[in-house]
This record gives sequence, C-alpha cells and structure tokens, in this order.
Amino acid sequence: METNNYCYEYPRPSVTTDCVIFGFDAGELKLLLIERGIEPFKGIWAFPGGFLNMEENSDECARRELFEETGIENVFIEQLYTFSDVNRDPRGRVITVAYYALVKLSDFKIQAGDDAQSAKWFPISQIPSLAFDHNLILRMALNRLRSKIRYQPIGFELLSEKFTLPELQNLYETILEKQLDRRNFRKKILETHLLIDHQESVKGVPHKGAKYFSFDKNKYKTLSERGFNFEI
Amino acid sequence: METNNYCYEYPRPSVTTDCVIFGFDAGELKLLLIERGIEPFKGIWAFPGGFLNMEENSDECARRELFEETGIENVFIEQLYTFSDVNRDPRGRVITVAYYALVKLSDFKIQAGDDAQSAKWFPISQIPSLAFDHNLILRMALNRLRSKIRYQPIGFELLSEKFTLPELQNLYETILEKQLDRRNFRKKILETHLLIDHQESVKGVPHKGAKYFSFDKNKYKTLSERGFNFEI
DNA sequence: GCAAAAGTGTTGGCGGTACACCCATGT
DNA sequence: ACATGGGTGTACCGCCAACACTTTTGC
Repeated sequence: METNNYCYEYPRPSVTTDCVIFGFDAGELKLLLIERGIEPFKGIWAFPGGFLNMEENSDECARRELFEETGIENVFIEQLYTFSDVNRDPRGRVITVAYYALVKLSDFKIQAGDDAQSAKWFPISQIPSLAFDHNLILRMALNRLRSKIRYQPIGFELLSEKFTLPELQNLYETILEKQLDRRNFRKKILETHLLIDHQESVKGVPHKGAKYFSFDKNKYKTLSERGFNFEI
Repeated sequence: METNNYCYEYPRPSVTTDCVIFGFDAGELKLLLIERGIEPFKGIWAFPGGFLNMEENSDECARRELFEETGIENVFIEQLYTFSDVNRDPRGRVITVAYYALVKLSDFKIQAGDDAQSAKWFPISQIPSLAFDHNLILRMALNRLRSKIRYQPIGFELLSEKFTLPELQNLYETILEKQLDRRNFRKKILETHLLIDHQESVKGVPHKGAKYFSFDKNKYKTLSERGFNFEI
C-alpha cells in the first residue's frame, strides 16, 4: 500500500470463494458436492465456488455462487478461512476465501439433485477424495462445525423450522460423535427458554409422537446482546 | 473455475495482508501501529501490511511484511479474517487477509521505535482512529484474542520466556477485563503441569520475589495431540 | 519492624452426570 | 396386548468460587 498506481506494479492472484455445504438427514451429516465438468480435476468432486466479481464482497460472492450452482439461498453461511498456497491450483495463482453453509436439507433436497451440474449429497462417512486442497478445507470446516455447535445455536440451521427434541439430540450426537443422556439434554436445552413449543406432535408413528419445537431466533438475539451464552 | 484461460476473463482484486500486533507491558495490552507516510490516509495510524507476492502464501506475506516494517520475526501469528468490502480501500479493489501476532514485548521494544517508518506502541485504551477498515479489524482481533486465550495457551506468547505467576495472572486479568482469585488461578495453572519451575526468584524488590516459570511447549504439544484441553 | 507483594488449603454450593420407570401410539 | 420410542425427577459427586493468614525482602 505504498503507491497510488500500485495496480500496474503488482501482479495479482485470482480470488475465488468456495463453500462447504452441510446438511443433516436420516441421522447423518451430509455434504453437497459438485462433479467438475472441466479440467483441472475433471470428473472429480469439489465444493461449489467461483471467481469474485469486482462489485461484490466475498460474502456476496459465496452466496451468489451457492445459488447459481446449487439453487440454495437464504441459508446460514460463515467465512471459514482463506487458502493461499502458491501451488494449490494448477492453473495459476488462485487464493480462495472458503465458507461453510448450513442447510435445512428438507428445503433443498430436490433442487440440488436436478441441477444441470451434477450436484450430489454425500454422507460424511463416504466423501470421495476431493479436487484441489478441498480435503484440507473440509477438515477445517468439520472442526469449525464441531466446536462452534457447542457454544452457538447453529444446529437449528440444519433442521427444519419445526423439529423435535429427539431430532435435535440426534444431530448433536452425530456431529459431536458421542451419545448424550436424553434427560440431561432436554433439561439443558429447555432451560434456555429459547424453544417455542408448538403444542403439536409427530403423527403416524407406532409410538408416542415427539413434540414439535422451533428456535426463537429473536429471543436469542436479545439475550445474547445482554451477554447470554448458549452452551451445550 | 469454469475455464482454462480465466486469467484473461476475470478482473482481479489486489490482495494484501495486514497484521494486528499485540504486546503486553506494565500491566497493559499494547498495539504496534504504523503512521502512514502517503495517501490515502496519510498521517493516519494503521496496521503494518502490504501486497502479496506471487511466490508466497498469505502466512509468508504477513510474516515478511511484519519483519520489513517493524523488525519483528519468529513470533506467534495466526490468520484472523479476510476483509473484502468493495469500497474498503479508496484506491480500488483490495481484499485483505488480516492476521494477528503476539509479541514478547521485551524482545522487540527497541527496534520498533527505531524503525524508519514511525512505528509506535499504543496502550489499548489509547488507540487513535485507524486508517481503512482497521478499526473493524482491531475489534475482531481483540475478540479473537479474548476468546482464544481462555482455551489455548497463547498468553505465554506475550510474556518473556521466563515469567512469574503474578505476571501471567495480570496478563489474563488485563485481557479478560476481570479480576481473578490468586489461589484459584495458581492452582488451575499449576495443575496442568505445563510450567517449568526455574527454582529462581525475582531479586531486588522490597518484598518476597516471585518465582520464575516457563511454558513447556513440547509437553503441551504432546498432551494436546492426546486430546488434552487447556482451559482457564 | 514495617510495608508490600508472594505463597499457601479448606469449605460450601452449584451444576453436571448418572440412572429407571411410565406414557402414548400403531399394528 | 405388545412393541417402540417419548417424556419425566432425583441423588450424588466433582469442580469452582470464596475466603485469611504466613512468608520473604528491602528499606
């Protein structure tokens, strides 16, 4: 930043965003991947992403690419880390601002499969080897998700608007990879008074149907501004 | 990432790194700032930083700029966040990968003051208004430091190699902005068995001199690989 | 001997964990 | 009626917070 016409003096890397997309379904954490149609890494699975436009910031770019390549919009998205190794892209110098998104799978299950590009949800236990340094990006995204879910109420972003406590517990158990005591889990969650009871239960199951709740985002916002901390 | 000759199709932003530099001295958290010698923001204080070279990644760039502009090297440094708003730099489209560094002030007190550029340590309570979006970057760096110090042993990076427990406690109290009980603090820290006792005390003070300790980095590394968690 | 800061153990309360039985529903 | 999973309360233990006196040193 030492000159006015720096633009002529400094070669510039290309800048892209990539987005790790998490979903949750049938007791499994899932990832939405896209099969690359061109070289490099043609036929290899990768995270959706693309080049930053001059009139958007990286958040906007990540959301735009997410929508263009998968039809997903209006979801939780957060910057993860910036990857800048010199040889991370065989085409040349590309630095990538990586994001991760949490998707209510029920809302977007269908579109992703229909997409022109072959997008596909993979169970986290069956992720193929990925293009570029995306294996590394995935590892970081998983770590972030696992630690963040413990002290921020982001788990709800992976469930439908209305969900049951067994579903929520199942989500936590899956992501944290450990069993939780049902009574203690309910107690902890309900004590926050952040769940709205819909006075309505799951129907058509051969046992007592679980009650539906939803997460009170506004209340959480108010409380967290006053120093309240969500912790599981 | 849809074509091979993308480099001709996509305009590229400039990429820089900036580094928030924390120090600790005399019971105060401090920041090393540089007064800008040229427009824009001539005469305004800012974090050291500069343009990414084609043969280095952003970590290397941050360390290089840190050394070139302040003489500081071989310190703790970590990526903070990438700032990419369209108008964050009046000269044009510049995205910045921000870092923060923790410096043992005793090692670098002198050089920084001598530097050709006017670099100066500011107490955190007396930070002037900064250039670009550096006020925002600072806020994020402070939040990161405050939360990270609670669950990672990074506080030691701000003290001399040998330090006393009262010094360490003072550091925590300053950063967390709350008083801690001396006995409980000592207990918690010593229970980790991560401090090496140097069997040596502060001399020349008109009271009992505190014992010197140092942090056992290797032991911490071993333990944390086995799942040990440092928490204050 | 006095001032100033370092060093040292114990107790009570709270929160987290462990644990077993009854309830509702569909077949 | 039976199988399946949902919902509920209590007791114990461990951890954290609160707290006061003794020790060392320089002047």
